[in-house]
Amino acid sequence: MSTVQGARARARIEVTAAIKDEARKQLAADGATRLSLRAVARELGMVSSALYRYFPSRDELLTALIVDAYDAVGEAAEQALARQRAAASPAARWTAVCRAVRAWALAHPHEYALIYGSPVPGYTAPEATVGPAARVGLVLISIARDAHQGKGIAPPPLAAPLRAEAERMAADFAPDLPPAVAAALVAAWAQLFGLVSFEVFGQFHRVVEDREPFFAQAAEQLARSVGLVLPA
Amino acid sequence: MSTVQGARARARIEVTAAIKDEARKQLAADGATRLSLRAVARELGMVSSALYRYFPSRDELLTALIVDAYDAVGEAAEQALARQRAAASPAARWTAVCRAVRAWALAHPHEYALIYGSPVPGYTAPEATVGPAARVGLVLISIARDAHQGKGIAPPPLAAPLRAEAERMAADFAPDLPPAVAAALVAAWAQLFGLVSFEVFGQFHRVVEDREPFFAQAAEQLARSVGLVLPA
DNA sequence: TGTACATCAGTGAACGCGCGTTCACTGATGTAC
DNA sequence: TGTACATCAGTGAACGCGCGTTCACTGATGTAC
Repeated sequence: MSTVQGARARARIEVTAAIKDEARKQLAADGATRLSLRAVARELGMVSSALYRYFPSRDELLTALIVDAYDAVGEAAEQALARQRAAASPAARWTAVCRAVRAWALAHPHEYALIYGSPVPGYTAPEATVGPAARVGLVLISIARDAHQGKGIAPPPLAAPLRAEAERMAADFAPDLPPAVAAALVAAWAQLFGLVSFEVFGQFHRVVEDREPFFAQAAEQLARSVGLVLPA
Repeated sequence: MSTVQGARARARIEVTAAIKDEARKQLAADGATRLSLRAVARELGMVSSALYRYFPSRDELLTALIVDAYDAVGEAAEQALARQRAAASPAARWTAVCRAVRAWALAHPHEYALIYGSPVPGYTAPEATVGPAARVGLVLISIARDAHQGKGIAPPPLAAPLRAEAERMAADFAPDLPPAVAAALVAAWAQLFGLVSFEVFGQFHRVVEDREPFFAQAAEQLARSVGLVLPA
């Protein structure tokens, strides 16, 4: 264990990356269920059993890809937020993040499907995916938190039956926000991916043609639904 | 070709239904990609080649299941609307339909995944699925149309870049509605399935616990986003 | 600096499995005269 | 009503395929003394 790695350690890192890259390529070509260790090995000029030096099973390789995908879309969201100027309005930050998520999804449709599509049958996500999976949501929460500490936020109506659950949500992952905002954030989070999924999965085929402004408007409306657009 | 079918015709209908039922069962157990003609035949006590008397290929069987699923969720939505009293408010009808879609999805998660999850790799939906796929959307449109012809509707804001596309959408499938409402309807439609997909696909695990009131509130907010809740 | 040993990447063959689809066939059901 | 023929459901064997995973092995790289 040295900081300057030996040839073996370096090779291991490189081959692991090459396997994941090739697996991603096959994901993009055929989808997650068609991903096969043998095909990956074949393409890399290795024998299929050699992959077992790097991933103990097909499922472990899938998990690695899932974690990478969550991290990639999470990072896209975080960077979009970071690129906003300090003076940018909460709504502007919100839509910038939404756009970044959409752009990433359109650029990586199969990796998107891997994490936001139907669960892969027979595969159950291990705990390792929980953290990365939360990143986009955390970015959205942070925008609301900043707004709340700044010029304020306009909490949406909160129906009585949802009060208790909204308070629990707020306590769990946004203790400084009004419960109504916490609940609205979770709903908006799901709705954002509804918009993206419909576009990526083809449901907008022959329904929405000019998709950029359509999405921008919907994202803006989501910002309104969580109270980021203050009433005039 | 007689109205009173012979034994052969009747048997054909029954066996076709049995094949689809068994296929649905396997869908529920293993997901779409794991659906195999051989396994279906085995379970029905037939030889695998016999299925080819009923479906020319695995893809055709998949298509039949997809059409059935779209029809089932569409019918659930239509019936939920029909069950509403004439005096019910547009928002009440809207949330009733949303609830019906959610209930159907939770009761048939794999059929739901088949139509609203990641596309099945290597399978492209034929034209026959287009009509059934539109049914839920049409129900939502009809609610807005009724509201518009009744006490009216409160069109949401429409950003300038979206105007042309919104007008096209309105002309295409809701000529009697304001363009802003047409665009908002499409967005709400996608967002509804975002909420349902996150619940069905497990993204709400450890995030939303008391899901009924959460969903009800979100559906109500969607109604508001298309202008079904008139400002007081 | 050199040697003996341990670690590890990659090989190649094999196991057992399930799949979609084709094909020539048998025998029962339906139809025309 | 009976007979000859056509239609069709279902059989069973076979084709060629790809898969995940295991295992004993070779040979190169790294480590301890």
